Amino acid sequence: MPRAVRERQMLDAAVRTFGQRGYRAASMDEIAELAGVSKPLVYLYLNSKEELFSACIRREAAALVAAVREGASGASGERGASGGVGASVPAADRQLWDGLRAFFTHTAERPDGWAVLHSQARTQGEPFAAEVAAMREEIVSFVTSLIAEAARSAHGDPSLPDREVAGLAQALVGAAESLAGWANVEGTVSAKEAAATLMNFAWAGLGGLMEGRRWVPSSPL
Amino acid sequence: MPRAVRERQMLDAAVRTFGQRGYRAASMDEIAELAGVSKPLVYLYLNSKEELFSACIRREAAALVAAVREGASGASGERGASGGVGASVPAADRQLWDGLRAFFTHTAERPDGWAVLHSQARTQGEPFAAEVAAMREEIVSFVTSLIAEAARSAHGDPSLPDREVAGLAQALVGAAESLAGWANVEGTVSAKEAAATLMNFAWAGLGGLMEGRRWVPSSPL
Amino acid sequence: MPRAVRERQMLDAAVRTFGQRGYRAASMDEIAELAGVSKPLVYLYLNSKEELFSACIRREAAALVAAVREGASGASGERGASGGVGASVPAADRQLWDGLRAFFTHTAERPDGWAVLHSQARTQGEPFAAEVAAMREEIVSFVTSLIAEAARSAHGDPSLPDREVAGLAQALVGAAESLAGWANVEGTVSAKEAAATLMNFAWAGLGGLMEGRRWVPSSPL
Amino acid sequence: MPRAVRERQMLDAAVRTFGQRGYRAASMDEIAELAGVSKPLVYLYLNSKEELFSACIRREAAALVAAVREGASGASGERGASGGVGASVPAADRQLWDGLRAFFTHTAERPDGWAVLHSQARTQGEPFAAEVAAMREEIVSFVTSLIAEAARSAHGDPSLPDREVAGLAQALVGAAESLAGWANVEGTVSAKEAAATLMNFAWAGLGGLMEGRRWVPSSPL
DNA sequence: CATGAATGAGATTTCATTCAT
DNA sequence: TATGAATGAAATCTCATTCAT
Repeated sequence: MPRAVRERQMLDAAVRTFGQRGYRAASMDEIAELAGVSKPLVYLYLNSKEELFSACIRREAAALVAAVREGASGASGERGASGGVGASVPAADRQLWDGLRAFFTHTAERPDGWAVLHSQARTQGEPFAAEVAAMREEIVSFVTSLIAEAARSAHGDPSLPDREVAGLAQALVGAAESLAGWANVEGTVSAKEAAATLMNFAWAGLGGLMEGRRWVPSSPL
Repeated sequence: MPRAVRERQMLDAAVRTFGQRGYRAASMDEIAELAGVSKPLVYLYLNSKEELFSACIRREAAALVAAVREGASGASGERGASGGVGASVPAADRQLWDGLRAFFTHTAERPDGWAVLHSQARTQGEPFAAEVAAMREEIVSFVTSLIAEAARSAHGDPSLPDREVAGLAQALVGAAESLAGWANVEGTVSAKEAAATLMNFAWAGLGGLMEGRRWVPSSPL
Repeated sequence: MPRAVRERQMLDAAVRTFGQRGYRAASMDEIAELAGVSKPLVYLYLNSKEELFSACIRREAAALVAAVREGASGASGERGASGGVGASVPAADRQLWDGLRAFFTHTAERPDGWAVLHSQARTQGEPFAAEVAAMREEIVSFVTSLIAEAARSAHGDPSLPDREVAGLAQALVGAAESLAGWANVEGTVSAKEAAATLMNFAWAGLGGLMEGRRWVPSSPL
Repeated sequence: MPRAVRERQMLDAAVRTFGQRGYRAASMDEIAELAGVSKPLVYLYLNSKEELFSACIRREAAALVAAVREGASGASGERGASGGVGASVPAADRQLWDGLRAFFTHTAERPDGWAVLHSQARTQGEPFAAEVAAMREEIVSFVTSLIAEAARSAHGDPSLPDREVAGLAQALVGAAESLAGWANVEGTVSAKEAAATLMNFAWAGLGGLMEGRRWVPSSPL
């Protein structure tokens, strides 16, 4: 059996085990058995538990980012609120919507992969937390650009300050992460529902903010 | 040294260790040493690693809920957007604002306690996840009632459907959780800033939603 | 509370715990709690686990030997097979019968004490095995003398060789020990039944042996 | 080194350690060292202290039963008291005699194995006591059938009641167990002597009982 | 390429035992 | 006299990791 195939089997087994048991509680024995190979082979291909975990993180992070990007740039042809620009790239709001849907669909389809990224990697200290933080940053800045673009094209001229847009992106991504884990566990919320909820808030909030609807404490401090 | 004092020392050490290392990676040896006692004493007072972790969860959850409630009902005397009612309970928007500030302040002051609740307890399976889920539910329903109240008093009659309010509360809490961990790690965002960002979104989103600003995909599927 | 009373409470608790759990599995904590005193007091009175166990063995051994001797010399007034001699000491066969009954009654009444002697002390190596072996030796020689006496008076002149009598005593005691544990566990055999069974064998065997009924291999190895 | 060999080494070491120290006092460290392997290997092959102890009991019980059966059906060619039947199966009395000799020889050769069965397993509560009780039952019923057969063929027609035969078998086995431990400890009694003593009692008692020699207390109670 | 055999190090937990009061 | 507070030492068991083949 070619090396690439064996390696994928091992990563599949590792993602599943790490996702369900956690990094520390997962044992190399269990991973090897689930992969259907002997333990020394796992070490031959992936060197150590740490490197194996890192490989899982990288693979799952890449897959998630790819899914979101692919979803956002989907060739579905529909144009967003701003109307068609005549080109092949969808409008920003449509991209946001499709990206969110892709995100929830992907995390629902690969719950263990999502658990590895969101629950496990971030709680295991430095070698791992950094890798997933980088991926998160990539998504946040992607979302930031989409929101800025949507704001510009949908609500007329007076675009929002960068700081406000960045905050919205952070909150949106945070809420999405939170909803993803919740939806996977509960099983009651579909990917589409989750995406619709978030999109509504982003949209309503965006509109409100552009109209200057802000809350300030009636007395400072 | 009296038992109560020793017990608090142990819980302090345990929260710190669990928060930084994770449940599995934390060793009873390390906790005992950090507490300045011998390992058998930890077992004498707290029975097992599981019970010790549970005790940490309960203590930190109670402290967090107390901090938020206390913050929300603070006697700072200021009235919110609805105007002063002249009585002693603050307006709902003001409660929300103060509660958020209390939340971010508390989690910033006790990063390990927050890590125990948010990062560790939720990934260690059933005995623990349930305890923190209960606390979260308590906070979510509190926020839900505040939002409903704020919507009623701030924006005129046509109140939002319960479902929409519940969704906003979920998203708000989720975003707050996400921001809290982020702020603690990065250290660049103050509690007040984080609270302002979220409050603005909630407020702007609330207004937008009441005006019926929703996003619907221009073509289904 | 006077020291003697406290000490007896401790020994009661220790015998019960050692008898049910075994020497190693019994913990000083459990013994102290069962005795209703604090652990340091147990150490103050009885110094160590070893000494406590030794004290249990001594007390139970003395009680058992006393019970058997008292039973054998009972003032019940009946005379055995050899007829009354007109004095106050019962005939040997009657003593044997009463002693066996006393033995089974005593071990049934104090199962934990018997377990300490028979099951626990003998399996815990040298300091303890010797103490119970001494007691056993005392009983065996007592039984030996009774059998010799009974043989003399009941079956006419030609007394058995000492060696044969000693063997019978050993076998009788061994069978009695075996039956005692068995009766206590099963609960189906009364002390009187057990005594009757053994007495019958001893008696029938004694008679058979005096008539020269022995088994020899038809061809020596 | 192949697994089967290692496993036997471990069982040898375990039987020796359990037999000498007792179940609780024996440590896995000591067993592993005596077997010349590391502790994890013992766990890899035998899973736990409980299972290791069970394996010891099963092995030693099987060996003991096999030794007794083999001894009893030995092809030594000699016939017992009932005269030669001309066939290959020895007479019952001869089987009893040979079985007893085999029993004492075996227990003398494997004192630790016998200690595991007789002293240790029976005092360690249910998982273990049951296993050795089953073995004992097997031997008792074997002995019962031999005694019944011997009584029939050696002493004419009027066979003893089943109850009496069962009692004799119980007493014989109990006495044998008792003598075995005693002989092993003291070292003064040879297997042949022990077997002769018991066989004589069984034989003489059998004859006496068939002649109706029983002991009854001269006055009830 | 692949594995059966093996282990050093460290985890949780228990227990006999001792002070200071 | 009596105890609450505390611990050193050792138990069972697990796991990441490596050879020899």
